[in-house]
Amino acid sequence: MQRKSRNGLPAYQRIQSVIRKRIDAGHLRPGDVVASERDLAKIHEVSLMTARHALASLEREGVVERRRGIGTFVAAPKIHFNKLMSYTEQMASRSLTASTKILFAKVIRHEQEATARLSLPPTSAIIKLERLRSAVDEPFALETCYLSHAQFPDLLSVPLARESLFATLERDYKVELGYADEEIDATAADPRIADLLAVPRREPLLRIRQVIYSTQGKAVIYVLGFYRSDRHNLVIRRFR
Amino acid sequence: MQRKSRNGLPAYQRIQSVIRKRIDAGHLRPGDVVASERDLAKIHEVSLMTARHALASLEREGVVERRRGIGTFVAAPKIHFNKLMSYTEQMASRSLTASTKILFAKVIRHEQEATARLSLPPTSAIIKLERLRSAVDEPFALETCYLSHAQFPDLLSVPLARESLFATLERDYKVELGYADEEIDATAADPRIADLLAVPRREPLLRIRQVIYSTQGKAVIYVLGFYRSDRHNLVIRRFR
DNA sequence: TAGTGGTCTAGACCACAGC
DNA sequence: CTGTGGTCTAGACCACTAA
Repeated sequence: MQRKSRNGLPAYQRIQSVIRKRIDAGHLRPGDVVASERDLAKIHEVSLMTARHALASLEREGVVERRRGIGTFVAAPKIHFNKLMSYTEQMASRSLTASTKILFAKVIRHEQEATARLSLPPTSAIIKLERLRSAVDEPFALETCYLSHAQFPDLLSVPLARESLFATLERDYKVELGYADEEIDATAADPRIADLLAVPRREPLLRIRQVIYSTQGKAVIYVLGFYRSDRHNLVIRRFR
Repeated sequence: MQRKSRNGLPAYQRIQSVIRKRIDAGHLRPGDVVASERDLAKIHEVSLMTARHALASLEREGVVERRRGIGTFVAAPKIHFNKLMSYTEQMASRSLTASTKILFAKVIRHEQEATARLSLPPTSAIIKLERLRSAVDEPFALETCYLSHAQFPDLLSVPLARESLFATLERDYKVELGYADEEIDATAADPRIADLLAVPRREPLLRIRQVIYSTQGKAVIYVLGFYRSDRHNLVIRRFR
């Protein structure tokens, strides 16, 4: 009695998708009331728990706010809190024109930090991909990705200046990305990075070390990124 | 049939608490298998959905990892991801000796940014509390908190150098803290901050603007913090 | 009082992993 | 095959909020 889905999507995700589309289309604006759990259950012909699951999960993303005894409302900001997104997806969600320049793309060995972060043997062959990210013709971030060459043997033949790395992995290699752990600190631009990002030397930059895991909990990508503080705003939400 | 709890705690939180205590006590170590949903349901005499809720929520905190078809495992210790904690609580969780020096504590007006972030009228009376945080006798962070004076009239008579601000609000003012939105960027230490934090001028620092909300969604505290990058490691987790 | 979200039941079928 | 987590049902009672 639960096989109503034309596609393979779970019911709660279909409900989320409908709500998200209404918000994107402007039919639901920040502060507006979203249909209650009971209404959603009736409308989508699902049980209360399923409608509830859809709303609870949207709340953790910061899309809606729920208040006991009152209702569920569209949240104010447009940022997707704590949401793992590729550079391509981030730019798309802000409607910015983005571009990428590949500075380095080779298979190398003896990358101690990368192999350690990816839980690989120290001498494993590693794909190193260094990309300069720009938005609106201004350099924005320098990101260096490391992946296992054994896991993605033909990755470097993909036109990664145009193709999204996330999309390639998910489409061509059937990798399901699950979550990412990030370490964030501040550092000063060294001469090379200052030059690439068009900022003065010693300029404060955000440095993010990101390990991206598959849904099976396996480390897939290690990304070391340097971000211009004046162009990048990292927004997160913490819960008590 | 659901009123088994001796105390008022929901069943799923009791289950979480039991698991957390086993991990803290060392009976469960990273990588160990946690009892399955079905086992937990039997042990605690709850339904499957309740046991499941307990585990799913622990996973979002990074306490456990769940793998379909395999089981639930204790996660590597790391940090409490995306968990809203006071400075006092953070230090305690790392077993560090912490200290706080109050640099400024007065009621003021015309704090434009603070009133805006707290959604208060621009000329509201605001409690401004500037504190230098240290650990192991080294300055660590400079945090400035802003709160509504109307909401917390007697806050400044509390010995905040010893008492935790979070604890005071939750105990004395019955405020339930719910979540916090944070904006993070990098900035250079100005002369005063450099002096206070004992770093060179222009040193890169992490700057965090944090708005803490109650469970009812009302902005309660605005915190502007500067953190020494070499002493502070911000760790977050993103989900896809 | 009526409506909302928060918790919970006692099951069910599915997809997946390991043997 | 068994056991796991992932999704789902068709309800229930509670605490809370507002009219």
